[in-house]
Amino acid sequence: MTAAVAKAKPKAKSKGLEVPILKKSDATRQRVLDVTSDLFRRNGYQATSMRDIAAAVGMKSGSLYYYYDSKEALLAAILNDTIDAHLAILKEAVDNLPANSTVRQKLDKAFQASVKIISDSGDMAVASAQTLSFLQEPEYSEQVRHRQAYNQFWRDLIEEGKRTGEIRKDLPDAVASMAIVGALTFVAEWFESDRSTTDEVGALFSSLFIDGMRA
Amino acid sequence: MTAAVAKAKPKAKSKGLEVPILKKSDATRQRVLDVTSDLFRRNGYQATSMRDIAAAVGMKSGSLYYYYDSKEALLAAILNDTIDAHLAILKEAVDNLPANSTVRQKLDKAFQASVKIISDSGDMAVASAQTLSFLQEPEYSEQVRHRQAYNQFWRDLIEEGKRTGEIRKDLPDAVASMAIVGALTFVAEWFESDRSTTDEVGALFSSLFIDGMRA
DNA sequence: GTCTATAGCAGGATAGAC
DNA sequence: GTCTATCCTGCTATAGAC
Repeated sequence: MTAAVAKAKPKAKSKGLEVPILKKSDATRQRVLDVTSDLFRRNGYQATSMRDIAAAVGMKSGSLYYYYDSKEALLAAILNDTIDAHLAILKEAVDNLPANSTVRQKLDKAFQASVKIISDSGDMAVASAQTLSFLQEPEYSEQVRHRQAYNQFWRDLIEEGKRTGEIRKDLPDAVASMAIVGALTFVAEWFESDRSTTDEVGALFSSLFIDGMRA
Repeated sequence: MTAAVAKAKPKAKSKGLEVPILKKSDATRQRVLDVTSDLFRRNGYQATSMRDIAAAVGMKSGSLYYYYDSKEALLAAILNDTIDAHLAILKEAVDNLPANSTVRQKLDKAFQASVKIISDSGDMAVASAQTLSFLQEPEYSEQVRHRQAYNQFWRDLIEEGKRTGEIRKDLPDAVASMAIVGALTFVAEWFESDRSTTDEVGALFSSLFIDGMRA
């Protein structure tokens, strides 16, 4: 989302009144991104050809290159978008809690939000170490940083819980945060909306890990 | 491991004393399997070419087909081997506990064993839904069954814990087992032996989930 | 902006020599 | 058992018409 918008040149028509800048090109670029994200998630990066993407969007493969320079650029854009948006939502959800909220409440909120994003958008499934490795520098390192920021979010909450006494002090937060991120990542692979709701899953994850880490 | 051995014809030399059946062909076949498993895990199935595998084994790509009919056959063999062996070890570890062991003790043992296998062999990382989808029938369905058996192992332990009163009855075991399997699967992606031992990670996982599920 | 056509390359698999 | 040589297919990406 953000990447596409950021790239749009903010040049308005040279004459006449200001109109919402929403050129057809931008809308299509976003469609390409959404469709591609879905295919990468379901079939993997390598197993998805530019022809597959073009067919799903409803155009021919050559036309894709009008929007993105390469398949790799498409991947980078998707990874940027999804992880950024995901982390932003988590942070906002936690920040919007009352100032005197407990870490338990923050974790609860974060689990709910994260499970919801992953279940709805299938986010994260694209971001395995294997998929990341298709990127070249500097995109690769940038993505690694984004991933670390996501992991750090959970680590920070754990550390905060140790300070408030809600989480036991001997818990290795590097490992515990990986357990959390692993369980969350996997949700994209098994979640089926007809078997359980994201709220149910979020609530269970929340209780599972919070009780498991409790002092 | 098992697949290769199972396929070896049990024909001994027609004359002379019995010798350990360990033909060069079998040893090489096993080497191919090990090397390929490692490459698939690190780089993914699609990103690994038969030429890559051959080079890593120390032969030319054409020679690989003496051992396996196709790249897909190689994948099926690996998936069979790793999941079967993994589950067998888990079951044995739990079955060998004293008859009056608690579910807590069983879970503890299972976590320790599972983390160790995954950390040492990188097992599971190959077995994502994406990778599985490269198999055709009947191999695909067979693999899905194997995966389900693995998941069921954890589910069974959880259900047993409910019966003994060690695990709270309102815990949805389908979701809880997925949280466990997800966290375990992810270990293959972040574990580094110079930062923590498999025993440490196993112990943490064990305490995390056991406390999290406790009644 | 989208198309057709195609260059250029890499991958899986096979055949047959040794 | 391993090699060389090669077929065939499918892929990414480009060029230029419309």
